[in-house]
Amino acid sequence: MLTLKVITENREEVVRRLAKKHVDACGMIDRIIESDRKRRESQYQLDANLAELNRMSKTIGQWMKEGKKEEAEAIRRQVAEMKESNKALEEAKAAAEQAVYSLLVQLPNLPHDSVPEGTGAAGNRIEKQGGVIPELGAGAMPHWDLAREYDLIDFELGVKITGAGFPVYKGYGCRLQRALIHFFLESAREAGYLEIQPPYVVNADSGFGTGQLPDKEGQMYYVSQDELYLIPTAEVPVTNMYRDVILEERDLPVMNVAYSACFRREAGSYGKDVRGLNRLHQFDKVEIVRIDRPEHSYESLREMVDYVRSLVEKLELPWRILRLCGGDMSFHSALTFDFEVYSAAQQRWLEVSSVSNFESFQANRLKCRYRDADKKTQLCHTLNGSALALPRIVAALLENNQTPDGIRIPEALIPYAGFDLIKKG
RNA sequence: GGAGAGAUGCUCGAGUGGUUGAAGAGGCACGCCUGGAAAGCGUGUAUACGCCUAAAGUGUAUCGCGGGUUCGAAUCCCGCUCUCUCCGCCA
Repeated sequence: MLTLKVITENREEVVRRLAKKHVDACGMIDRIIESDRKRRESQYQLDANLAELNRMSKTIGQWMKEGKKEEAEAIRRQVAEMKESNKALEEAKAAAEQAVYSLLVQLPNLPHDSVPEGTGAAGNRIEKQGGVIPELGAGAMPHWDLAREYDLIDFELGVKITGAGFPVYKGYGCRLQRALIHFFLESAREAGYLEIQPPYVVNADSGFGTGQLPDKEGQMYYVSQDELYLIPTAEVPVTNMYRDVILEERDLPVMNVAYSACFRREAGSYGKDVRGLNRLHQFDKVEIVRIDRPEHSYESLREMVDYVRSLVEKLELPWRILRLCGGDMSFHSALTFDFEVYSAAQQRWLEVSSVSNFESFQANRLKCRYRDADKKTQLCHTLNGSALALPRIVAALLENNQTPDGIRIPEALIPYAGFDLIKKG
């Protein structure tokens, strides 16, 4: 969420920038400022009253010691009355605080100035592209047919034991998965990221910390008996490691990488988007997370984008990077680059990574701060990106590398896979 | 799952219902001392939110979390969470 300071001190700029996300924040901001004014007012009075009460209580203690019983008794009654009147102030303060908070969490993050105008996916700007789109022969198959042909993935079996969107991987399919995970983790380690193995279920506090709650509650699987949520991405547990933490400037940027299974309900998805590996309820992903100083966070974002690009290049996939427009960005992000790879048999671009700078939006909720050179605490910037999500990478690898002899494994992956061709049988 | 013990600051640890945001020790930072270091000495060392243009200063809250008793709670009472020990179960 945005900070009160930003909103109250730069009202016009906030309104202008949120317009790019197609949000008219005028009314809401005025209500926030008004509620905050009420909050300050009641706090000011309440604090003054409490200070008076504290003084009187000390006096009572003093007099009791000195044996001035009657005098003490007199103020004691006075204090009891004052306490009554404080109740109203306390309630007013709490109500105003609650009002500010509930409005604040409804405002999306401010988009960076470089975010293009646009209302949807069509407004995204292609930033860079590379790789070669392969010419597949007439008999080219989409990955769901290849998966069956080579017995790599059994979608129907997944339906039987769980439901749609929970595929069962087999044989070469499993080995390819393991190879990719290993490749992604090792590459990140070499790039300086510290590997983390986080829990796959989190509590509500963590859900709030990264912003899945309350806005995206319906997208997470919920374990009601223990009030826990299955993680939709490793971003949630990893970023929450830094909740309520004050970091030292010399520790920044924090660079973490984590593999995890990811669970998403994907309520409302349908049609060709969900065919095969295109959209799943459970999938594997390696995520990179950074916590950084505000002055350096865009440098970090650039490094993360360059890093992800190196992965798709090593996998020899045709890729492109999109700078998301205001209408297509997430609620929390200030600037997002999406990576897409071309899946040659489906003849469509598939999103395989999303790299974002959240600036202090997430950190403000997380209370993730650092001590700067002047020993002052201030909010960190948080960033994350997929590096990478497996299913669509697998889809593209299978489709783009199909040959009459089998499915070719890209050079960089062979040491991790232990084979260079997926063969039948 | 059952029984018991506990949770205090960066760490350890004291704490009688009444200037306790909190003794003491350690750590860390700065200063003095030194050729340099160690030792020694001195000073400082939480967070949030108010007030003040800012700094300085100052008010309030915070001793796991939430409530209660009281003029006054780290201290008493209730609920919850977590940790440890023993028993049970178990990859």
